[in-house]
Amino acid sequence: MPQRRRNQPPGIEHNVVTPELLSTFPILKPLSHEILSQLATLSSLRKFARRGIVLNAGVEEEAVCFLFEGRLQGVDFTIDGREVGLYFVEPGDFCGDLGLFDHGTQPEYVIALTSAVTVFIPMDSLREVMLKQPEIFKVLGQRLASRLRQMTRQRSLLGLPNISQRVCCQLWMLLEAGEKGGRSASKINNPPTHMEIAIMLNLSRETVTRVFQTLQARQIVKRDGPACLLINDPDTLKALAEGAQEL
Amino acid sequence: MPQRRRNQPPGIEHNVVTPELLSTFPILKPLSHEILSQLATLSSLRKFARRGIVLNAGVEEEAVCFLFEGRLQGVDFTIDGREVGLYFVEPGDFCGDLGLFDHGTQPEYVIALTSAVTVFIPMDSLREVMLKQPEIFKVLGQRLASRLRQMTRQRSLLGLPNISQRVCCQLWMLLEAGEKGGRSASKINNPPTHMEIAIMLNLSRETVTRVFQTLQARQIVKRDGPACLLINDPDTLKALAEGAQEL
DNA sequence: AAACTCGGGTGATTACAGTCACACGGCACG
DNA sequence: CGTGCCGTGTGACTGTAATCACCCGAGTTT
Repeated sequence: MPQRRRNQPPGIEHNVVTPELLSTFPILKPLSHEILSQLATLSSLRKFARRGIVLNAGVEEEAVCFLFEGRLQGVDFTIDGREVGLYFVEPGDFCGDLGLFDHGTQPEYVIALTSAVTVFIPMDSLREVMLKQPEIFKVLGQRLASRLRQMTRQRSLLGLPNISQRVCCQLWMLLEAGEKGGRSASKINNPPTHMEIAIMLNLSRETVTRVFQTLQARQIVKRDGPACLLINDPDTLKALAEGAQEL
Repeated sequence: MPQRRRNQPPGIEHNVVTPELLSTFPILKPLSHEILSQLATLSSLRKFARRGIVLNAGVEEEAVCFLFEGRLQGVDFTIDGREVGLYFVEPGDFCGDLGLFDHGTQPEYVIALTSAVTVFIPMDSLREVMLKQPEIFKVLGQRLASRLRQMTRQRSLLGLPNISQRVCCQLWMLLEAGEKGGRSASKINNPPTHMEIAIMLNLSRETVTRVFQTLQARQIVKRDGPACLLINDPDTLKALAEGAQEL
């Protein structure tokens, strides 16, 4: 497991959720200690192995899942069993929050891409908190909006007829997403596997591999171990993503 | 224009927005007359011709668009200019509401599929109202959630490798959407054109036409004038949509 | 009535991505 | 230590949907 934390917040070892643990999540931070304590007593710590099912589609999930460590992915399955990749969940983020708004069922599966540590907070208690704290409500609404934006972008990616452009575009988006730390690092940490990229882009794994082969041959990207993908030539990658250049 | 209203609410003829007009929209109905009056004075009535651009992508739209008459479609464009169909807006519904939550830019274009009559309510006034009226806030949140659900379903459609299945699935969803009136009418009113279906499903217009030809030959669907598509055999359509049967 | 556009319908051709089959190295695990 | 799995890499083959080119009829403008 890459980047294992050295100082684990209290609770992790004993499978107990503490208010301090909850307050490590940005969205919960503004909450008072009392509320956090109350939520903590109701919450549960759950660990998942790779490929474990975190949230089930189609059922009315009774809890929102906060990711503490590892990486999750929202996936759907077509009627004929094909996997469809929707989004990633990184530590500090959460998923399964749709039911907070409309009491509906979870629309997609969430699975663990690596082994993961999560905190499950009961949906109804969280909903209560959110209705009482407009601040939280607002932030949750913002999150929802940003997911909608992200889905829209991803959808327009799928419209691209040129396959390598699609892959480059996706790489570019991953690069942008990784840059949230501030400086524009020309690398993607823990890049998705070819298979994971493939299902996000409606491609076959082999096709993704072949595009990567070309990109590597042209020195545009370079593998740096399994946990890092170096982007040697971001400009060319961008040009390819925008269709200004053919691969 | 099909189904033109006989009794137009006051205001339409003079391009003036009245509180009564606003209250015809389900989401605004619960609002008090004072608030509606205030909103009405700030709002504007706008008409669009077919193919007119209702909302622009990428800009921070300053108003939410409520559709009174006609039909709109949310579309995006890929980098290479290809059109991508996202969703439809029917009378009584609205669009451009994302900015209410996060002050962000409009993610996609909205265009008029038919000539349309809309009411534009300034984003900031509506946001104020929404923050003061938790009831409205809640409903808006629900709407957002349901759009996210709908996008997820649509996305999983695109994952289907079998093209006719994709088309049938889309038809099935349109059928379900049209059934909101209660009884299960086996027809789709004002069905999208082949082109419109094509851009929603990442297909070419010709391919959609060919699938329709087969469906008609097999008596599964039947055109009933340009404004209606009869579904003769919903069971078979469903089977095709679910992949239980090959076309 | 001609001149449009627009939605729909069809055939021939072809590029190209999916599929299948297999190979290989790394790594976890008993 | 072998065994197996997983992620990746590659070739051969093939199905199939995009593309292009054209046609038709119905409305509309002029």
